[in-house]
Amino acid sequence: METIAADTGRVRVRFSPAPSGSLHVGSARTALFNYLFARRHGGTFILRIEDTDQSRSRDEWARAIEDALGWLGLNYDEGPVFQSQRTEEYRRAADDLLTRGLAYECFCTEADIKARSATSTQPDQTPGYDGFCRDLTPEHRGQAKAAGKTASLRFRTPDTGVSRFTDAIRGEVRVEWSSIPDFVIVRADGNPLFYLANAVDDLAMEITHVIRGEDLIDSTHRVLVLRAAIASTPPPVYAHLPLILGPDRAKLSKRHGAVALEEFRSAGYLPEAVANYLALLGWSPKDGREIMDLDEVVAEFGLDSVTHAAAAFDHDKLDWVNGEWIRRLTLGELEARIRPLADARFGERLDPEIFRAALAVGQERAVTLVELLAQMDFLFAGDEFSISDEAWAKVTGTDQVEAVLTVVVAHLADCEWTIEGVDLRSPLSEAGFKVRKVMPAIYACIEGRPSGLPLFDSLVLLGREVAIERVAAVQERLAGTV
RNA sequence: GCCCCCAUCGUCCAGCGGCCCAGGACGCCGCUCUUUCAAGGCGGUAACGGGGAUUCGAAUUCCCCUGGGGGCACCA
Repeated sequence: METIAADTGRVRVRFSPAPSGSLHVGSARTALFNYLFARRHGGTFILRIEDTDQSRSRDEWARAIEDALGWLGLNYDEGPVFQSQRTEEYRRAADDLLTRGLAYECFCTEADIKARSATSTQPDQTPGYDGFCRDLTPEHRGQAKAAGKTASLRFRTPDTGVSRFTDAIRGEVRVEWSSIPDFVIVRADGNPLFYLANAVDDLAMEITHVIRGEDLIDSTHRVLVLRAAIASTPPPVYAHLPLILGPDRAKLSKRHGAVALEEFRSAGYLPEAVANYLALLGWSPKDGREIMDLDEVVAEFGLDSVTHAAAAFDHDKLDWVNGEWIRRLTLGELEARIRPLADARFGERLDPEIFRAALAVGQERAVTLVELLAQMDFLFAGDEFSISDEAWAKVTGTDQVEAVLTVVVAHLADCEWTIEGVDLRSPLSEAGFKVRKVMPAIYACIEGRPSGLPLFDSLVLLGREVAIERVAAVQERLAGTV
């Protein structure tokens, strides 16, 4: 039977995560590439939740994954399809395979298998299954069941020959069947396993291209042989993406910092930037552009230009991309994006007017939204304003600070309260101070940190009264110290 | 242990037999701009893992080694 997909040549891809945790950047990249491919070819992008393992799956994780995809801007056209609701489909396929002798009941427990391999004459052999129940007679099976044993279902893999498939980005991949043991397709409790559900669903959903991580490359042979046993429909094209490693080229983990998409979000990264960076990890446009939005990437995306080697996640480069994106937003867009984070950080103390103005001066220097907010702490800290040790060192490390601050207070007390009026350069140099030398100390008094928003803009936003108070507080502290 | 995939600057990529004593980006280092720190501008540092083979000619093709990653679950 020809499928609609085959008839029209329509591309249908799916992102199929297991809801056993929030969306990991590696999975996000896989989702992204599926999305890009679908959009590039006017195809359909489907979300399928692979939750056949009851013990590891949780609804809240499925929701978290959907949220993360939405945040990234990867909207799907179909789904989510939950495999846990399609158990009957898998069971029917499994029964058929059993009936046809392509699969068999296995009564071995994990402990049985482990025990046998431990006493094997050839220790350290392949950790897989040894085929113990492969040719059990009906009598044996009857005895096992009578003894109360439950059976899992194993697929009988070929003993000889080679399994091969052509990977869209790696070319032909081949492996000897002898290295692939009979594998379980239905658990003893009746629930299907990944291989089965995967084969059945890709068939049922008429998936044309399977784009996933390279960690699944070896499982392809199993899914393919299973699929062929279930139906004669031509298999989809497989494309295995290079994995994303940590900066040290080891498996990317929490140890390397943020790994869940949600963490990047709360750390102040823009979805455009994360998607942009992820697209560049393993792919690049012909002209070498770096900063691109999703549509621009879609316009040029192709599996043939995907890299083969695993890539190390580079936080520095992500930071740069994020900064570029922050600068690309209009002030209004930036404000809309950062507002939730700002409310969480400053609450009632946030003054919308001042906030917007501060945003304007901070936009051109920010790396992340959170970092941008941190630069505004001095504006909305209220009574909790304090000077960091690092900043205080700038104060005490400046020659004649007291005299400098006296000049500062004098000027701030009766200058015009505008960017120009608040300019301390003239009064300072007229008093004989080197502006560049003395600036850090003044900066520290006002903003409490060694770096951040430009001083004169900051003074204007802070207001004359508070500004003078802060300098005065430092003068008192210095007097008390001396 | 066995199997699979991969291999260009510190990192991400370009390169698909001559245009390459290898190009771009991040980082890093200078310089510049400058009211702190950034951002910006300019410049610099830095790589084809090793050995064979094919060829008039290899970063580019083939083989071996080495190295890195992944897999070998009643996880996906």
